[in-house]
Amino acid sequence: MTKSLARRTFDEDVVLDAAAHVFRKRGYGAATVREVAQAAGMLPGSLHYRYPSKEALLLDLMERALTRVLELGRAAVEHAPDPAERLRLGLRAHLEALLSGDDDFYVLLYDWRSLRGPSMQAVLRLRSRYEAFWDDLLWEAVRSGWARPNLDVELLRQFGIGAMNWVAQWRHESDPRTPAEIADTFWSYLAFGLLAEDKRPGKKTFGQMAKRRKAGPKRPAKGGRK
Amino acid sequence: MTKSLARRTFDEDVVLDAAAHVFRKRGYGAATVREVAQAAGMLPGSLHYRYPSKEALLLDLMERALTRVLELGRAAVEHAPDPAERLRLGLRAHLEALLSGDDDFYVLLYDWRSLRGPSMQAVLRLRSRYEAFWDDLLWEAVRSGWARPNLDVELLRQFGIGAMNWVAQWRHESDPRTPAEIADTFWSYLAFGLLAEDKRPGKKTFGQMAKRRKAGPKRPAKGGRK
DNA sequence: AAGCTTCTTGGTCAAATGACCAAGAGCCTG
DNA sequence: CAGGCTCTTGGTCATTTGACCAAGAAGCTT
Repeated sequence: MTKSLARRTFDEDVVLDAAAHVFRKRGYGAATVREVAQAAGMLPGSLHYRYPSKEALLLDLMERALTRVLELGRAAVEHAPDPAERLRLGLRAHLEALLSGDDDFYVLLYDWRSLRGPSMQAVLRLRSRYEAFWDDLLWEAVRSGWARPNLDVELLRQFGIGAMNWVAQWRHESDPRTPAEIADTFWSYLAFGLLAEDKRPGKKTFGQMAKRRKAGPKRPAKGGRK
Repeated sequence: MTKSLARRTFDEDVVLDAAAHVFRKRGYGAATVREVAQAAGMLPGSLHYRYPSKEALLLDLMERALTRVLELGRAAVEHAPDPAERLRLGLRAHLEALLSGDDDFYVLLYDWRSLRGPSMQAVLRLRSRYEAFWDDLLWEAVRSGWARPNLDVELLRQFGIGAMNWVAQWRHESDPRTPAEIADTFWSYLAFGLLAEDKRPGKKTFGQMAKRRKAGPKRPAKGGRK
């Protein structure tokens, strides 16, 4: 992506893997190109030959990550016709990618903000492709009648993606829950909610239930600043 | 916290506000102490007098952020007896803090990993206090019978906190949804789930439902909202 | 106003960093 | 096997960075 050499013989992935590892461990801002070069088993000069700048490295890395997660999501969902099942498989694919040990996704989560200008735009374009993938899944679920019709799909998509991405923050290698188990549990929270069976509303719409409580005392942020 | 001078006369918050702003805009790793000093309206030497290192600055910042969000959460929930309502108010408080424009919380979200050793430990201790606050709210909801008894509270807490924190990533200043509205919608997703009313399970436990999905009887969906 | 503490000034310093390059080695193709 | 690629070597270079400090200003207490 960065260079358009007629024919490149080196393995791009080795370098990107090394970069992903270093960026994840140290953070993009604190990482140095020298560290990346060393992790890739080459001298800084060689790395510079491949990537003219640190940011070019980050850009390629993020494009790889976004392309991958989208591919994995599509593949996971491909052969399931049922919208609810597709949703569940999508959650699984996302979490399995995120927790697979692939450093790319961590870097994507933490350091995408470090890109500037056109690089940022390119990543945002890819990101919205992934978001569209999820919106499609959710609309399917609504249209099929499985999900309530009165959902704010965009908000719901962010809700779910946020919950999933956060798993990268708290799950340790030693956690007994597998990614698939977490995904399935999340799916059940999303599908059924927390409410006990005997507390489910009858005819009342959910929307009213959510809104009808009067606003509590609105407390402005405390601890005056600025 | 960092220094234990007998009596300090300067306003700690001015410096931390400046640091928060710079760290948020540039990322902790890429930010420099010089930038922070300038934003605080002082020379680098003066900043060094107050904070011996960049990391000490970050530590104080994170302790302030965590202390604040916990205070805000407790205050929001304080006078509501109903567990469901307490949950909703807790969500509101969290999102209102996060989206209030206070830079602290962004820095907390993105850069807590940059701390090392004892500083990291101190932040983790505070973080688990905040997590315990949420676990209490959730357990109340379960014990009161409002929520299903077969919930993995820890997983659920991470689920919700993740969804909320992600809002910081996507919401722009111009977004018409207020933090409180987002919180209420999230609450309704959490409480009721996505499932259409006529697809709700009968007597079966949700746990079983989560594992054995099948399409229910097809009837037109009822309620709509808005 | 003396005396003490708090904080600022205006620097220094060694180390690190991102970018860069001339020369050469290695390898494929014709 | 010669020519032309691709890639590596082993550096350089101007800046930037975090940390530090001696000396003095400012403010509070008595």
